[in-house]
Amino acid sequence: MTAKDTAPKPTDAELAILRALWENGPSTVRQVVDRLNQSRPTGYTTALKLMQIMTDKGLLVRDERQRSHVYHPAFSKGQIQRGLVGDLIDRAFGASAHQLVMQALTTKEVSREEMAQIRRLLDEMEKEKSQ
Amino acid sequence: MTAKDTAPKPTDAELAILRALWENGPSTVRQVVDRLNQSRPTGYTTALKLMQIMTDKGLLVRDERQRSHVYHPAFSKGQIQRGLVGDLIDRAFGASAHQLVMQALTTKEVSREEMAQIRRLLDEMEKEKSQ
DNA sequence: CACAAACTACGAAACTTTTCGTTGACAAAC
DNA sequence: GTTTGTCAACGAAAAGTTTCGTAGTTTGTG
Repeated sequence: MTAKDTAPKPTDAELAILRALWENGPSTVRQVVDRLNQSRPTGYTTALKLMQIMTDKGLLVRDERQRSHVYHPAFSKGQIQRGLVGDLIDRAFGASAHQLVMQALTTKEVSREEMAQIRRLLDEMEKEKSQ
Repeated sequence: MTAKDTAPKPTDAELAILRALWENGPSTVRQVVDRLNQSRPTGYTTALKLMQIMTDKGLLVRDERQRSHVYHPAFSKGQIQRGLVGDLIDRAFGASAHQLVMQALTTKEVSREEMAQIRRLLDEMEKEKSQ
């Protein structure tokens, strides 16, 4: 029993690294740093240390077979997103998902197509509920 | 020009205090501590210090006319929620509100009535869009 | 075999967040 | 007026996060 099944909540800097890995697939520290430097300047050892800590925490998995270790996320984007959203719902929305949704829809621009997609999801959920 | 118009992002402990104030209205430190202790044990001076810091940051407003100072939030629940949701969307959902909504709907239970409410909001937004 | 380049590991510094002990001021009760 | 309890202020400790300098190892090149 070494594997954890629930993801720890990543910090801001950790989330930036996870994003790089989700977008680019399994990567070396060098590749992640190059990716991060497209938005924010990040030192090599800074990213390395962070990725080592994240591996200890169970957020990343490290393949050491190559001299340049290759890292990949231990959890899918969806798993982490669910954790973060669930956490925010509990902390700021009185555990009510619906209130967060209302707030999100009025906070950022949503396209017509995206609205339609949300409607389709609601349709499916209602169908599920009536079974 | 002393008032800030955009809310700083509250930390976890700060958000717990804001919740107590939103629920109970303007309160003294003692009242907030009693509220917090219904869920997590919190020392008096811990809460006091935090509320002083939050006042410095502009998150709270303090009325010192009474011996026991009375605090109230400088921003509405909706303002803070919007800030937090917007921040999460940017950091974890590639700036796409729609993806956060999809994730939230599949993360927590949402009642039929709440779904209907979301639909009504979508209706209004579409109407707005077509003007 | 030396030399340079790229890498991991490690420790510590800088910074932020959270907690708590102590002090002094005020107020009510005796 | 002295004691008792409650309060704000302050500083510092504890814990967590982020950054970076340094050292040692491995790999590739002349």
